[in-house]
Amino acid sequence: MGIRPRIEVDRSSPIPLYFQVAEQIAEAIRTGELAPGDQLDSEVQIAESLGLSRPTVRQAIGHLVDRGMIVRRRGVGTQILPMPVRREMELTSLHDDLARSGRAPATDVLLLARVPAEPEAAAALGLAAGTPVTKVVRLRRSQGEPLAVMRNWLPEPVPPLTEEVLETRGLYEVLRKAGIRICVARQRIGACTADAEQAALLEERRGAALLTMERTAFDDSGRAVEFGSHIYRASRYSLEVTVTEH
Amino acid sequence: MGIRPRIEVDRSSPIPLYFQVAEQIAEAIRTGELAPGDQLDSEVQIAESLGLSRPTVRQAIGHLVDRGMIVRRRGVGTQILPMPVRREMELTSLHDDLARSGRAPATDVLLLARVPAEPEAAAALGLAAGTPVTKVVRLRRSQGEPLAVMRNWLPEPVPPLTEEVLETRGLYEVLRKAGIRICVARQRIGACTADAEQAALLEERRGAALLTMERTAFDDSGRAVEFGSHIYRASRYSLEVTVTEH
DNA sequence: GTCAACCTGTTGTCCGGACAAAGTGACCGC
DNA sequence: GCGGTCACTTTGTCCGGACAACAGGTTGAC
Repeated sequence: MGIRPRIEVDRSSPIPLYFQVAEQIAEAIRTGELAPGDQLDSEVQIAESLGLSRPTVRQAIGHLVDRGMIVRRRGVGTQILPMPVRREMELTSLHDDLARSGRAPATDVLLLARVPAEPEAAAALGLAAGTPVTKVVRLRRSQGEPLAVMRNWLPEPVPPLTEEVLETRGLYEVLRKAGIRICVARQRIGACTADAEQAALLEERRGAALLTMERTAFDDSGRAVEFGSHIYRASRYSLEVTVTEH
Repeated sequence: MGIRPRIEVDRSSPIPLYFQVAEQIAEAIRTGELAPGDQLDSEVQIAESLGLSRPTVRQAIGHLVDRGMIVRRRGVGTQILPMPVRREMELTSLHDDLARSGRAPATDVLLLARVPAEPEAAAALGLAAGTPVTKVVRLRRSQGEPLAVMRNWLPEPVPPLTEEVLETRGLYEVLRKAGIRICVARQRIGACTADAEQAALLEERRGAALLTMERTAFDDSGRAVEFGSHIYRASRYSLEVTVTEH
């Protein structure tokens, strides 16, 4: 009854089997080999055809359900959902998002210095106000146009962090390469209107709508390792979120 | 080494065991019995103490990891993360969010009618423009103050949906009771400034910052069952999102 | 004293099996 | 034809076990 995308698993690969399966199903959805509304083979059938156990296949499908790509119904089967038109918000920097969609990100580093933490940033990082932190202020452009002003605070000094690196790389990429593994982030999204300074930086009129996002990121030891306070031109940018239940 | 919150499981309950465990750990975090930074017992120890298998306990903890409440580290253990100050965005209506935090939600129903679908709504629902749909426009107040203007489109008629019901209940609650089970929603979040009409409704100045959210919701058969286009007063409302990796 | 090898504890992955719950459709009696 | 019952399929939950990968501490050699 169902459709079975061609999948191959490599048992000698260090990549977990469930992840290989999940990625290949996701790829089949992206390429259109699996269209919205299509019904997948049952978990048991997929497991048999791949020589895997049902829990492994189930774990793979579970990942895609969490990402909102497919839905399961007991007694019925597993079905492909309509693809979102645009990328979802993930734990990647704006830089990566833009680069992936081929929109030529560029960065002006306006500040990179060790400064006493402002009260707001200190509170988010769980530090006392005035504690020395690394502060970064960047203007992000896409295809030449200003897109966002991004302010970040880092509790620890990060040696590889230089103006030159930030001109071409996203902050999260640099942090990952420095061994800082961010695994959870809490974001608050709001809106405001541009004041004179913001308007000048973003080449908007005063009073233009801006999207604001504050983000506190944690590593796997539970420590806050980054706080960001960003403003985006609402006329050029919006955020995508997928929410799932159960 | 670790801390073990007091948990009891009821094997005769229809509620899945892993869910009982997850909820009780989450409750212990909320009440402060488990503080940020605390280390949980190992999965094996918890499983033994509850008379459950390790996969079941692991499934419970996995849910909390997905919700960004705790982090796991291989070879080390499982640790409680700092609590978010405010509720996260979930698949609940604004009404439920407000009611839960005790902020007296009220609703003015501005429109409830069967109308031809506007092109934007029709596209989101996967219908042809002009297809008859149920349209709802509501003004949501909190503690007397206007908070948001919410416009919703539903492809199917929902008999229990009346003005009286909407005055006291959230839309999602009504849909759930009508047997419509929403399990995935895609949201796009942006910002704009208030025009004269919006300003009058929301009791803001013209040009005030507004947060916009468009949401397409799907049921477990993969059909779009609701489209919403909402605007919030940015001065009174912001959205919370937790993002996790892996 | 220093450093490497080892040991232990923990989570990550994977297996095979079992039963329950829910949806679907066929069958049968009426 | 109609309605209810039953069987079947499929996902949901749970078990017990096994080994691998990783982090951290301990021990031992040099």
